[in-house]
Amino acid sequence: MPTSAPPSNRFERRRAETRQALVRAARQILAETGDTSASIQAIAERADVGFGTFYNHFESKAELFDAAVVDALEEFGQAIDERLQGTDDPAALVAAGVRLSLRMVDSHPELMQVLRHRGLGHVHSDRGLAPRALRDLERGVAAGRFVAVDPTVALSALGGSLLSLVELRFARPELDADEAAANLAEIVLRMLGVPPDDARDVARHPLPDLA
Amino acid sequence: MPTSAPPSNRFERRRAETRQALVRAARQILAETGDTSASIQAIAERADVGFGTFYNHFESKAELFDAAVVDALEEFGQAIDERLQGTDDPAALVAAGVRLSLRMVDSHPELMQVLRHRGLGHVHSDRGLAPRALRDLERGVAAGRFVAVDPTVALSALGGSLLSLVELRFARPELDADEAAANLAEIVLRMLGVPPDDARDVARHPLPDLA
DNA sequence: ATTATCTATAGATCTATAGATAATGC
DNA sequence: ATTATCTATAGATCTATAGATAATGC
Repeated sequence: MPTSAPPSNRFERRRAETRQALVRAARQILAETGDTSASIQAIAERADVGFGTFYNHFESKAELFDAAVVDALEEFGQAIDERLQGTDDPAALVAAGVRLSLRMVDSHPELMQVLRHRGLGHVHSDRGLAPRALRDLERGVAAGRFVAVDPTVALSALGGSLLSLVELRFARPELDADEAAANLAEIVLRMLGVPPDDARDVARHPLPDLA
Repeated sequence: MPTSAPPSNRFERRRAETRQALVRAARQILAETGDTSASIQAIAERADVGFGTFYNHFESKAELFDAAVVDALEEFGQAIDERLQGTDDPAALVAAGVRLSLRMVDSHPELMQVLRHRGLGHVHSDRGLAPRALRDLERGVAAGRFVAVDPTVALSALGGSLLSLVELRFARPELDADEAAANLAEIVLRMLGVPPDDARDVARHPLPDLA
């Protein structure tokens, strides 16, 4: 786990690698079908790991798949966070978050497929992007950039809208994703009380490059 | 199937009943865990139907669970539709749709659990509530009640926001659902370009009673 | 010496089908 | 006569564990 203490010796590093191989396999399976009925045998084979090893790391398939979602969530949060380092304006943060997320459907399809299939249950998670989005929403309200809204409801709307558009993008690849994302960013900002002209503008600002 | 021709003779009626028993069982399972790994044996038992009978109606579990989602979707669409018969104003329709849907988490938990777990993939379905919502959105734009937005993106935002709040309500039963639903309705209307004061007002209108 | 990993396997469970039975249509 | 349903079952698959092997820590 990247968040806890880094593995000190080779033993722990190997163990972490094995675990991560299982998590990666689970992510792949989640991304491909969203269906978790693959056998532990198949998962272990895909991870290139002995069958019994599974039980050394997880007690059940559900536990593994949960870990896989958390793993994807963290990666997602970090990827977006990196690209939003320099941005301060809460409105710009929200708009860029939406647009970058949708771009990741093309650039990180495996990751986004996992969120597509499991993201809805994590819109209010205390991991990944959710706590940061919540913070930006509250900050925007405090700064008068957004009108006062229940932050929990606003986070629901933001997260749900985004996931729904991600779903749409996967289901209809012919969709102009950038255009749709800008449109969603615009109406989300309007939802948060940003004046319409302003919302239209901010939603179409050039996206920040990699930091 | 309620949409196709009604079963004419007893044979077909019995057959339809058996099929529906399987669908009901699948809905229950989807609602309880969202997990589709229950054995066909267990499903047949729950439906109080012989084991081999399953294969008489469905070729695979996936097919059954898909049918179960469609079934729930239709029931949902009809339930909301009934209660919105007399309403004409697109803004009022959207607001009441959101609020009634959230009430159904308490009044129809099984139904809403199915949507919680499988709804995201059906936000743009041509079954259930989606086509009607799309029509209301387009009508609202045509009538100048909403500002022009890409209806597909607006539908994504509407459906995703709603599902996200449904999820939140299930995850945190202590949430004041009516209050949250009114808040969501308000910001969704603002998103669609309804003037803020108007949005606040419409989102808190008394809900229509059963027709 | 300890611990992760691997292979092999017993026992349970699951799927799909075959063949018997019961109910209905004509 | 036809067709849905049921029961029984063969064969496949899956889970969880036991015991052997290999790699590292101290």
